[in-house]
Amino acid sequence: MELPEVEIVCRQMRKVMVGKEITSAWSHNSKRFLPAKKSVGGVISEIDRHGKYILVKTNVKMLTKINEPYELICHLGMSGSLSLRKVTPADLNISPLALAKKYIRARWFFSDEIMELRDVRRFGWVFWVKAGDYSQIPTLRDAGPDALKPDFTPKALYEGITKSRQNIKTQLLGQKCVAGLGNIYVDEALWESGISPLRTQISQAKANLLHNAIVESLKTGLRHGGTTLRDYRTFTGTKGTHQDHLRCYGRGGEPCLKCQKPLTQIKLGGRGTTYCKNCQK
DNA sequence: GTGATAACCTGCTCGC
DNA sequence: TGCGAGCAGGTTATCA
Repeated sequence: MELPEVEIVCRQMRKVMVGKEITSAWSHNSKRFLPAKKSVGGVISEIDRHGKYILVKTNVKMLTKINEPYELICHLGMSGSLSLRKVTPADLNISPLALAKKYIRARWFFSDEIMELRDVRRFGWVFWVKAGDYSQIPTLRDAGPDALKPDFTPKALYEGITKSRQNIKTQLLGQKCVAGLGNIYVDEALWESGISPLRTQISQAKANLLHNAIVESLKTGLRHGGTTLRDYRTFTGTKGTHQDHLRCYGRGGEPCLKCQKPLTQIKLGGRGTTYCKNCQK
């Protein structure tokens, strides 16, 4: 899941989750999901996001202090989704084995509702931390500016890129230059801006183009409700349609929409990468 | 410290 | 039809 998909989930959660209290919780027996159990007692005050991380801000009533702020942090990995529905009697007696068969990795109960994290590939993460303390989440702690927030500027992008000698695609995926991009939107933004994913450095002028392409690619993905290649579902269970509007990602061998020459498919940093050798220099 | 690669996990698609 | 290989919206650990 990349920024547009996570942003859509956050927007939908914001409408219905604020004010709810977590009365009990269950998790898959994996260190990736176990922190879900610690969140019992949290009253949700706000839903925020940084990059691909969903930040569920809560207040927890303590014996000695009132309203200690904690955050329930969810990362959906490559195949995760969150959903909310009414609790049924069957929900209270279901076995861990039955949950595993449905790929449910964590569950949070509210007064009469249940939120479930479904994650087929188990690449997602759940954290429970004191508000703002991201020391145990290096990718979030070290993340650059969120791609759709005001502090992500062409200058910040250029300065981030000049700090490393890695190829630009790997840098953009690393979340340090800018937070929220994944394989799809990196390929799309590099194609839009005419920059080869193999490059290690770019000029400020190219950084300006790339900045604009990143923001526009993400906003277009948002308008289409996100990209559903296989597993992605919104918080309300619908699919995105952006997969029908991709201009570069996943089109290896097909003609480039700018020059008509076939798009090249390579492996870069272990990830499938599509680009145009003719247009992207 | 930096960069490249493997590993984690499961399901789907494709070729034989 | 059945089987194995390869691949997939990501991140982290390990090694050179």
